[in-house]
Amino acid sequence: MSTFESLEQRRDAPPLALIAGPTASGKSDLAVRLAVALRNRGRAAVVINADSAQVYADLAVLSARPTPGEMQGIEHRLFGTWDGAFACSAADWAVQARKVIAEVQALGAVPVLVGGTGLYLRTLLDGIAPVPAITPEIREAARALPTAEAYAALQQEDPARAAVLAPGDSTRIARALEVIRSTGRSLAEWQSELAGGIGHAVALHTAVLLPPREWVYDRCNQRFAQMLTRGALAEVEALLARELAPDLPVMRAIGVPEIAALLAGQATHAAAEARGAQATRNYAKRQFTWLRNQSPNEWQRIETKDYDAACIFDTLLRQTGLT
RNA sequence: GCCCGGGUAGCUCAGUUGGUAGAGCAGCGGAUUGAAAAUCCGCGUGUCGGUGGUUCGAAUCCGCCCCCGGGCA
Repeated sequence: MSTFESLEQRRDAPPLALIAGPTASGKSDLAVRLAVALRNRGRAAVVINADSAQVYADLAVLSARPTPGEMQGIEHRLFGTWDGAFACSAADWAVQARKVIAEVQALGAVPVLVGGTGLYLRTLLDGIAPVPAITPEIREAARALPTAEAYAALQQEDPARAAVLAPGDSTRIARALEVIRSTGRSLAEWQSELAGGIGHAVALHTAVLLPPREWVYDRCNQRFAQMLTRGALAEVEALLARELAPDLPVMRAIGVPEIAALLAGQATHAAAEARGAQATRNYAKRQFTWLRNQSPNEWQRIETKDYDAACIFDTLLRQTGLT
């Protein structure tokens, strides 16, 4: 997976902090505390979003985007920068993240990546298959096919890829199909190459937050309830007024379908709250699995709920003090 | 007190003419290469309310008891 660089090679590489954790784990708060600690040592730090929902302008409340108060004067980048009318892919995000990281580093500041979207982080650090842009009509056609038909088509057109995918995995089947049709090359072949990763060029200081499950679930419940009293309904109302395509990521973000049902009178407030909280918990569980099994073993894992920024990023802070 | 309907997996419920029980959800585990807050895969022993009985065999039939709804008094 990610290439190990020797310590010597990394010695001169600019530091980059990375905080990954499930939803409602308090990672944004830890990021700000780290940035403040760095600032107190005379080193500027910029928090950079690595979450696939916080990226959208339309989702401030529902994506739990940090408020100005929570940011404590620390600069935050890539939060709410995409218009919900456009889907932000992992590669799209990585391109912007690379740019922002370079800018931050050019100023001598430490980029602090925070997020729960493992694929985004992996794409940024390891790179991703350099598949060219898909012809829009081909994409549309591939996604419009019923899963069973798409799978049958894939078995014909790209049997190797079809063999690895579950017949019900609609998203990946559509992706594989659009790639073979648009590029004439199997996704499996494309995936043998990785391009664009910056992991080799930075001195990574990591923290993977894996706090007690029950504690996280509890916070998921509380958080969704709070969102409802802090403007989530108005946010969804405004989003619905845009009449965007229902398959866009913004429209499928946790809470949007649930609150849309409430606004349409198809669900009670209590039901919408219960479903939203449930969806949040289900998501947190998937993140736990991803982070536990997909993040590199050398990334530091924190399994408590009391994060001590100074302790977790001890090395980074010490180095900063010296330079 | 009487009548009716229920009491089966954490929750909601299925269980055909009796052959010792199964779905969805939850929960847990896993996958994860351009929609990833997406998408998908796997995991079901539970005093079938209790207790007596009928039967080779009872969640299923019968008696009694307990509990929860609703109705009549």
